[in-house]
Amino acid sequence: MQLTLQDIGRLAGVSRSTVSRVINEHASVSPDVRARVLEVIERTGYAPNLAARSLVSGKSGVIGLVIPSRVHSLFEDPYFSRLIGGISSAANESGKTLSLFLFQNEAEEAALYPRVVASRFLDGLIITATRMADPLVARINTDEVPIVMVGRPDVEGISYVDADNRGGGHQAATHLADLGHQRIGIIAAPDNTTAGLDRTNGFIEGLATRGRALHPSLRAEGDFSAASGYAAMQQLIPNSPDAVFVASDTMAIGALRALRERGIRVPEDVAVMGFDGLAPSTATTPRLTTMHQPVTDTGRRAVRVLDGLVNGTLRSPVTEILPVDLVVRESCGTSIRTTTEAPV
Amino acid sequence: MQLTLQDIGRLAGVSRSTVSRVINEHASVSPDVRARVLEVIERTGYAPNLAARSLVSGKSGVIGLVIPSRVHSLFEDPYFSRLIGGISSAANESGKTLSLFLFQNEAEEAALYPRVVASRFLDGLIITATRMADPLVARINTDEVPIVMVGRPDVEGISYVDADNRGGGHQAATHLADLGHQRIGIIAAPDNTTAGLDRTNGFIEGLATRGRALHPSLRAEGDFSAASGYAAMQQLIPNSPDAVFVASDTMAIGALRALRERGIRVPEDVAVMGFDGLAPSTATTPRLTTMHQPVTDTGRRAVRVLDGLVNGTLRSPVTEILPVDLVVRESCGTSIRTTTEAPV
DNA sequence: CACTTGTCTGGGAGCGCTCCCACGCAATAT
DNA sequence: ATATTGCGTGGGAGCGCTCCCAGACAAGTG
Repeated sequence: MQLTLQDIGRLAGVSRSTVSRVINEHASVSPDVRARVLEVIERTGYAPNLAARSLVSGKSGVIGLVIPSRVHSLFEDPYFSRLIGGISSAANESGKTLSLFLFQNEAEEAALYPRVVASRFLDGLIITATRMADPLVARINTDEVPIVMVGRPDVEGISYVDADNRGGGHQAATHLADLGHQRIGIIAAPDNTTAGLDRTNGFIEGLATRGRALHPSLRAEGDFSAASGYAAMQQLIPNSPDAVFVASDTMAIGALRALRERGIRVPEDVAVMGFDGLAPSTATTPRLTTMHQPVTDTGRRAVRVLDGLVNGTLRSPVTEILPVDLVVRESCGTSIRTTTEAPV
Repeated sequence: MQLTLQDIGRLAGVSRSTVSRVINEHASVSPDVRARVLEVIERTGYAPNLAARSLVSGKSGVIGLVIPSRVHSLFEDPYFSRLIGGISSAANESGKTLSLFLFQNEAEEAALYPRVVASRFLDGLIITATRMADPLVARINTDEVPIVMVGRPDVEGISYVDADNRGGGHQAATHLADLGHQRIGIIAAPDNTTAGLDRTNGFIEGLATRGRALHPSLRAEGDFSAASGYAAMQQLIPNSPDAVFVASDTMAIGALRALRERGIRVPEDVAVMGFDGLAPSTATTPRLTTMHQPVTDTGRRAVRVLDGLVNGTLRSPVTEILPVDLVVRESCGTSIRTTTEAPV
């Protein structure tokens, strides 16, 4: 049996309005009445019906996390687990409920709009970055639902939270160059993702500050998966790099495997550097030197920004770029030490 | 601007009741009126307000997935990613919305009940198995919200979907024994999880069918993490097993690392067998022979059972045990081949 | 003493929907 | 011809809540 405000009021000898005032802390309730009402609520375990509340208030207290179909790496990359963790914990803190929308195909994606956006089920949406020119983003953005993207979108006017991918690529390049490596290559992430693009561009810029250019034969591309990193490294090996910046740890794991299978030693023969700095980067042999990005915090910030957008304290577009930092381990042959071991 | 039934009715020249009948397919609407209404809905992109609908129907169309605080392995084990994937896809198919509840501590857990259960926000709950005698389960079960657990709970009367952990342990044992191994050990999963318990018991039973017993010195325990598998294998090495069944692939990855560091060859010196059969088991060197469990399907089934419980076609408790199967790769020294390569 | 001011409380209205009942009208039975 | 059935439709009621307005009463003011 579902209790109502009316019931609580009856039990406490007041009207439903007064109970509502107590629950919503609208002051102007005398202390003794308030205490009596709270006692009844406590005793009965009453909780307001959310549907009724959101029907009148127009707010549901639910935020949606959308992970579009293109993100096939979900099941391989710990990035998403961390991101979800961060978002979830921030949502808990601010009393929001998190709804998860994972899409396997475009049809499911298309159904999102009527089902949860137009129906006012969601107060706001967090969308993980996807390939550029995603139709999903274009479709949703036109409406009045607040949106925050995780990862820089390729269009203007949308709020987003992102790691400093460009700065990270830059730092990776200078680290490898300053270690004395000569033939520095890259296994890039896809050019049709802003993260991939930014890391690559940052890397090229970083090399430039050391008077180097990226030789085309030392550039390969993967799709964030370990298998693609493996293949990309195989492609690079004949061109004998002495250091390779891999744009994600997961790909770096594949790359290390390719090197190991050819009997090429890391870091003695080739230095390998990753990007992400999550748990798997510590489980390789040798452990990966990598650019650590604060994924959990990215998720938390996204919730915070979205909250601000929803309640009107923030005005879109909001942009937040979180710093990444160099974590030196053994895969590059450490001769300098920039930071002590960072948390995973 | 939010459109209402009234608006659609006005545009189509009918009453809100008729529009409602069209939307809910309550028949007894003349074909031409139905067509006119559908045309207006299509043109305006109208979608019914979910809050209003669930206020009157008492159903929200939202199911919750609860992953309790104890599950620290969330961010390391791909099990949860797959599970979420399966649940999400089944939820999409049946038009349900999935809400995710990840808890970092008991306080957040305790807040679940009033916020989403008592408030009628959820139609039902899927709870991932946790340690035995979990207070969360005890607290929630008393109420009328339908619940399905993923993984066998340690109490009776709760519906659940689980993999055949016991059968899998059994099969692992006979596989290793039939390969001719003599000193067969185990790195068990925690005894206070039913999955761990069932795998261990099945393993011991399997050994028994081959006239073997598990020697206590060849038994170690981990907590599902790679680090714990690493430590457990270090503990086992002095007792020179010639085969070890590791109760999860993630732990097996740690175990392999421990062996590699000691220069112990797999499978020549020690056979290693895992459990789970997800992606990481194919990325090791050598690739893991393992018991594959259908995680995605487990999630899908859980949704299906929950749906049945919610709409009354099923009566609690429902139990479903999904088969696991042996995937032979290189980590045990293959001399028999039970099944061809299984999907990850 | 009437009058204003302020605090606290109760009840009406309405959020958008579904359900139910009643009504109009055509088709069939008496 | 009137009485009965039936289908298709419109409108009232109400889900549980919040907001707003008005009333009750106590306290302060002239």
